[in-house]
Amino acid sequence: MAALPQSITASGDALETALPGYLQRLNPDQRRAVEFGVTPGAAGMAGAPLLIIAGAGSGKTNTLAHRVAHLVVNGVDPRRILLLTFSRRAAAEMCRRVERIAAAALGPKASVLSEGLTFAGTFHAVGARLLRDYAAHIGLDPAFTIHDREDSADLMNLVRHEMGFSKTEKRFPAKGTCLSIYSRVVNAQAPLAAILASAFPWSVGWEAELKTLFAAYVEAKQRQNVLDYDDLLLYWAQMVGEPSLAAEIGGRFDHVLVDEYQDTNRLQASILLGLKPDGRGLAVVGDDAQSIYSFRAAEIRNILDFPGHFTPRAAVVTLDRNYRSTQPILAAANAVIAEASERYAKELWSERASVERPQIVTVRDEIEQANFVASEVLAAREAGLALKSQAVLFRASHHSGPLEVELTRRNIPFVKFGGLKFLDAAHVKDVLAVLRFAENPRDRAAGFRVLQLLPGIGPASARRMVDAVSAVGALVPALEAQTPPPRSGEDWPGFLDLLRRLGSRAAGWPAEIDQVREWYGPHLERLHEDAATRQADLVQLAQIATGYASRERFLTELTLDPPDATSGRAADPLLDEDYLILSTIHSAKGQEWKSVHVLNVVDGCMPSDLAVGSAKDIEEERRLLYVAMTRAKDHLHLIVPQRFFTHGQSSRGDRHVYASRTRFIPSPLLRHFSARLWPEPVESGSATAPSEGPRIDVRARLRSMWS
DNA sequence: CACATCTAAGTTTTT
DNA sequence: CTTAGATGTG
Repeated sequence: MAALPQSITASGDALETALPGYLQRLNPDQRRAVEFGVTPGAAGMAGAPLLIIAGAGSGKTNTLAHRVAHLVVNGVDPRRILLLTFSRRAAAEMCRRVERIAAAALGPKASVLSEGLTFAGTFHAVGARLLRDYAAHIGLDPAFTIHDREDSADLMNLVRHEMGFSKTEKRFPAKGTCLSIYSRVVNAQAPLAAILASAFPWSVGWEAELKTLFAAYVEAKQRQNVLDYDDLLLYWAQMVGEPSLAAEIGGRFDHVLVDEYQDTNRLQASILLGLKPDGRGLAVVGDDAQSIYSFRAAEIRNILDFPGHFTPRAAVVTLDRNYRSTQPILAAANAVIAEASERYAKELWSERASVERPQIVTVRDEIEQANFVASEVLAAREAGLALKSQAVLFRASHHSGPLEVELTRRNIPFVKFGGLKFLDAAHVKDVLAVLRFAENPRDRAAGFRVLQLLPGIGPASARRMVDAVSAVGALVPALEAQTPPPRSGEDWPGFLDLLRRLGSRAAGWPAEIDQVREWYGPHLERLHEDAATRQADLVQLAQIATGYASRERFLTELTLDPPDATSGRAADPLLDEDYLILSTIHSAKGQEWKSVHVLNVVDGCMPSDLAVGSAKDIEEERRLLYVAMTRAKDHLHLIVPQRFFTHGQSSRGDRHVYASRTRFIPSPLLRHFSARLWPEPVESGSATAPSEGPRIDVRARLRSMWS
């Protein structure tokens, strides 16, 4: 018996020295996750399914990247690896790391990687690619264009009007709500009635009407040869629901790896099962404690039930060593998530000792909150912490409003992630719509928008014209046959000329976008007062366009992976410039900073009072706070403003409500935090000048006596 | 039929 | 505070 441990040690040591360097840097659990099911020298022989439960900061991305690199080093063709990530940013980061690790291991041979991971991206982006490849097999025109959420809502609205639902006696759900309901039904793969009852109780009475509306919406999309986000998954799922196609497509990939599996929905799970019915070669990574996308029909049961889907069951590896945060930050985060009802039990641990507990900072209101954060961020920078290693996180995009004002006032550069996108701006959508209309003349939403840019053309004329285009099937000939309304007289020939040039593709890409900008310039001047700033956005759009190979790819990929940051700086972003990160908690997923400030840690914001419908909703809000807290490496501040000014009053009004600390940190948990009041109270008698304590707006109070 | 002006509603998180 | 719908005018 004594020989046994010794022999293990001996062979272990022998293995250790034989191991490539990149495996030596991993801890035992990570290495198990990397090596599981990989037989050296047997490329293409995929092993049993694997679930990696990777806690926050446990080196998840690194482990996944090592697994991919390990596969490649062992002879797997990178083009036969399918890597599904949550965002394109995550995919790009993964490719970068894989390349680095593999290059170190393979040396000059790493050039096999130059073609790299050709199938790495979001479910939606990969779906779009496969659909263009297999369009012929499933009766789809490969020239389809993709509608983003707003386009989809517009189309839904058009159908809603045509069916007379905008004139019902009782209010019919608005276009956005209709689309949300539809999307939810598709992604959750559940009956309409069930979705209405669970998520849209105020619309239950409209079930029959919604059903006919959705049927008409689907027909409209098909006539126009457009796909919405959900279609990319839906068509893909249908495709792999057909055994012969499933075998062909699944056979293209030896390994399928999925990141952030806790945020996939049932439709995505069905795609995976279609691709790899027996689970061989399938490896998914996630953390049930960080599931925060149920509004997108993410199904936490996907990850909880994953092992049982297969016989034999999938192997499970748990990574619970945290390399990111100090022990006190982790203790506080653990305490918050420990109150959750159901999860894979794991307690993260860290060796990073510190005496600094996370702070709960009480401030008077949102204005003081902005002041506090700005002061604190500057102080930290003076102490040697670059702005880029600090972040401010919040539940809803607009929570950062007052802070953005304060940062601008103090000349602190920042970049904001989440919330309103560059692409949502009207002028950007206009330019994109012109390109989309040229690409796919049947895309009515695009045509409808473009035509109304011309003076004298409103909804009625635009509809008549897109109808004509659909009937004729060709853009320019159909429009040439139209008599333009008198007032559009001067602009009409120029418009047709532009479409002709775009149709001929003579200028090539990206010159075409300049042609559109040139044509659009005068219209921009006419339609918007702040034409100059909007023009600057279009210059940026043209800049972005140079990064894409063709018009089709530009339109597709921009819709699927929109640039997700808006800049708070006037000048062009320079890569080496230092700036503070502002981000919604959702967009902060997977990232880390040395110092993190979380805004509005009060009931009503966290949990959001729009999300306290069910116990499930509240559990998700708890996980949201957990995600925010676990982004911090060294310093964590949770800020609690005591009162909020209500909206809908003049800027100097005094109407406000009082807020209290979030319910997710009840009193027993306070021992994990240090309490702080800001501004710090001034000791009485120590100051002769008026103190900096709370200021009151006497004039506002006097006014409010009469309002 | 297009367009200006007014009024009344809704307001999270994202591919 | 923003946007969708209603109403009125050219």
